[in-house]
Amino acid sequence: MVSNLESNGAEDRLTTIGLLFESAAGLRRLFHSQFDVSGNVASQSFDILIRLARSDDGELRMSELAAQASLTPSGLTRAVDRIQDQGLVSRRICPEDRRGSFARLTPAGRELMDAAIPDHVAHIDGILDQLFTTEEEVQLTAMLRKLRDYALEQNGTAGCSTGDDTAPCPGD
Amino acid sequence: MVSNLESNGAEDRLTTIGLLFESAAGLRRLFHSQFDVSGNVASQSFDILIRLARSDDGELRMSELAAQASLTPSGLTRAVDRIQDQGLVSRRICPEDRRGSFARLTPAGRELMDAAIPDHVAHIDGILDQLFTTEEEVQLTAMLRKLRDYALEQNGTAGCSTGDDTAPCPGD
DNA sequence: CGCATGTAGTTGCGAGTACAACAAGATGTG
DNA sequence: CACATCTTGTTGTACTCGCAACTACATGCG
Repeated sequence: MVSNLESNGAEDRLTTIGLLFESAAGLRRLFHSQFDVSGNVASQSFDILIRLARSDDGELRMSELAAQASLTPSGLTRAVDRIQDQGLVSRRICPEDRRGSFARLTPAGRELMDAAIPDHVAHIDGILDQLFTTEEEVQLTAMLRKLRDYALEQNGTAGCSTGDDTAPCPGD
Repeated sequence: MVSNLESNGAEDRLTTIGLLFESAAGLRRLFHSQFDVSGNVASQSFDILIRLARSDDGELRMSELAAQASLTPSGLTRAVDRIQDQGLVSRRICPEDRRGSFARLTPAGRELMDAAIPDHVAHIDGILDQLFTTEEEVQLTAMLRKLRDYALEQNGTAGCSTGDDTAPCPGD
């Protein structure tokens, strides 16, 4: 409406930030419609499941999972509840610290993800191949990582700050 | 967890997509805490208000606003209801098409935004100056625009597809 | 050991959102 | 003009999330 200057340096950084939100929201919906078809998992559930599937033993601590999924502990508890009701994950109490628990993929969950992830990856491949060169993609990833790390840092969520590689997943 | 290879070409595109979601979520929270201080507007409300403030006459059609804010018509109706209760916007029935209506900034709303936007812009300037060169910023904006347009297109929300410049705002 | 403090998850509650159904107006055709 | 159909926005309902309060366990200090 107002911004006729394409993104130059000083003008519309509001636009840049806005595009970040819009592209994330847009892709979220895009993936969402995908998932509802190939299974009965909501996009948020898929986001959690994919992180579990990519983790070492198919299980992660609740707190770790919450951080990765950008959810509060409360939100994650409910999310895992729902997926558990579907029989795709189970909880396992941590032996060394009995306060904590792991969310763990069940065989059914593993099976579902083994079937769903290739489609999802292919979908993403299709998008990125179409839109970006390899070099652009590398740059984009690096810049997004900077943004994420900065935000995490500023939000005080120390967590996995600068430069580390907590395998942000993609899920929905 | 699994991805030790920094973003190369073929490996972890899941990571790239994940970073997109995480950076958006992180910045959202970051801005959220900002807004709650400087006013009493929730971040979602701010997102809507800033788009109105940047529009031509401080008013936009409901449907247009919904598209810009990544909300469904339903969600926007409620959102505008809330802001209206705060006295920051009003509804104006469209004379040419009496089904439709405009959301319009009230003087109080205009005043609030005149005060709040500079802070918001300064905040964004601080982030982008710190993280990116001017050239990187241009590239980032261009790439995000591609992503957004692609997602809009695929989502069937025809709307303002490829290459046009609908002044995506930033709000939260 | 006994108690204060910190941490991991869970639950009550309020707020925000999407989906489906709907009301009201616009548009096209006979 | 009358009627079918589309479009714009609103409302009922159900779901998801975050915040604050809470339980259960762990840790540190006397």
